[in-house]
Amino acid sequence: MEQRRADNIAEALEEHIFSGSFQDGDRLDEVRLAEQFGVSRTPLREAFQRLALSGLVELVPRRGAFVRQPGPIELMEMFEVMAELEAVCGRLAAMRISEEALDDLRDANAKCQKAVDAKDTDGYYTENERFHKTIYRQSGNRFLEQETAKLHKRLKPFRRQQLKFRGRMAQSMAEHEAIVDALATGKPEESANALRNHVAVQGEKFHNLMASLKSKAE
Amino acid sequence: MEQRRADNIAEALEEHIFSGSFQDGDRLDEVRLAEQFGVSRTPLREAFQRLALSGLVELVPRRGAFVRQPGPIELMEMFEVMAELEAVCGRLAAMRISEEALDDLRDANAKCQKAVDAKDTDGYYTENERFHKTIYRQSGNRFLEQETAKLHKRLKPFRRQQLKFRGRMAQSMAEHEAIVDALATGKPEESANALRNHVAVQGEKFHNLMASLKSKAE
DNA sequence: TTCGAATTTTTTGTATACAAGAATGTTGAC
DNA sequence: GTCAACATTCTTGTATACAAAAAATTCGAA
Repeated sequence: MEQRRADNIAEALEEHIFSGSFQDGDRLDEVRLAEQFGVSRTPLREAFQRLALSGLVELVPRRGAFVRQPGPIELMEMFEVMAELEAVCGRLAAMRISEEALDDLRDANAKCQKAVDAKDTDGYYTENERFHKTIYRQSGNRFLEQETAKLHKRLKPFRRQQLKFRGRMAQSMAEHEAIVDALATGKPEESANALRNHVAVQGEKFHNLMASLKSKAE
Repeated sequence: MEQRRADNIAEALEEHIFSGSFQDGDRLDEVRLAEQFGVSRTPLREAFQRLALSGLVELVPRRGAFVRQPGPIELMEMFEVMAELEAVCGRLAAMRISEEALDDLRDANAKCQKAVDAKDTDGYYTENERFHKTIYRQSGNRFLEQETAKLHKRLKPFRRQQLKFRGRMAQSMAEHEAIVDALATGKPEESANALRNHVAVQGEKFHNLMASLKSKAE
């Protein structure tokens, strides 16, 4: 891993943090990382500033940068906000969605179903993401779309864990159908509720998430 | 304005952008600003990274940093998201709020009323902020609280404009009362709707906001 | 004049140098 | 052996130096 530009460094570090290469509390050694990336400390420090604002690292003055992995509580909070943001997207989209977008959703669902049948987790994941991002876009609010996508991205590593649990893909599919129905018939509150429940981490999903957290820590 | 630390520079620049000292599209000259702040380019560039992520500045590679003031459309989108986030806070708070917090809200409202009577815009503003931040906190979700407060801060300069319009403070007060009622009686949907309508920019408020935008541009 | 190529000047991006604070290790007193 | 004061080493924060890209300017041809 050498000779990267400053623009990419933040992204590369983000990847490392997401992938779990860095544990919570780890100090990001400027000189060591500079060597690894084949750059000087300057672009690294600029990357730290970005990561600090997005909450992935904590910048302690005169001490350095420390990675901050969300704990169980913060994670639950983030998922709750995710569910609410998706609900908002759905409520707005129910009033603003286009016919083309509805077709996109149906297409994504069809491909999701194929992936489920083929037990293709990656394929399911890709189409699932397209499904959700289409709804963000159809909220008709670019700012909301971006903010929702930002949190979606941040929760990605944890959501991926979720999909591996047995039966989750099939259940998720059924929920997708209900969401499309609510959107197609222009029912704001129904769309919002369907999306909120789809994304919310409750009951069994809660236990699965906690279990995956523990296995990560080991 | 001299001898500031890097930590403060981002904040100082933010202030300048919020206050309207910088127009949309203005280039932030590294050497000129470095002189003004009495520092070298290095800490300034670190500050730029932070501002870029929060959307206040656009970083064009090999070109520099340009301030990005939200246009009318983006502003409307941000207010729509603000209304929805406050609604979410309200819905959750209705289920989770404490008696002490309810008293805080009533206290803030009382002081708001005094400020209205005294035509004390600043005083009103302070207590209004306390009112809203109490609700964010009572959502029981720290992550939601922080995200909502972040957007609240970003919209501050535009909201302040709003309050100057005649009759707005009195109407706002009445809405606050309704919000407290809904929260006190533990009605999630009613609280959410009351807060959404309170924050949403519609009808007359829309025209006022647009008018204040025009006067700023002059 | 007007346009365009070549040259100069700015400005950004990165490396390096250096000062000051934090961490670490050592020594000596008890 | 333990603890504290001092010295040393590391690390961060900032300034400066330098290379490369972009912008501005000059100059000559049509």
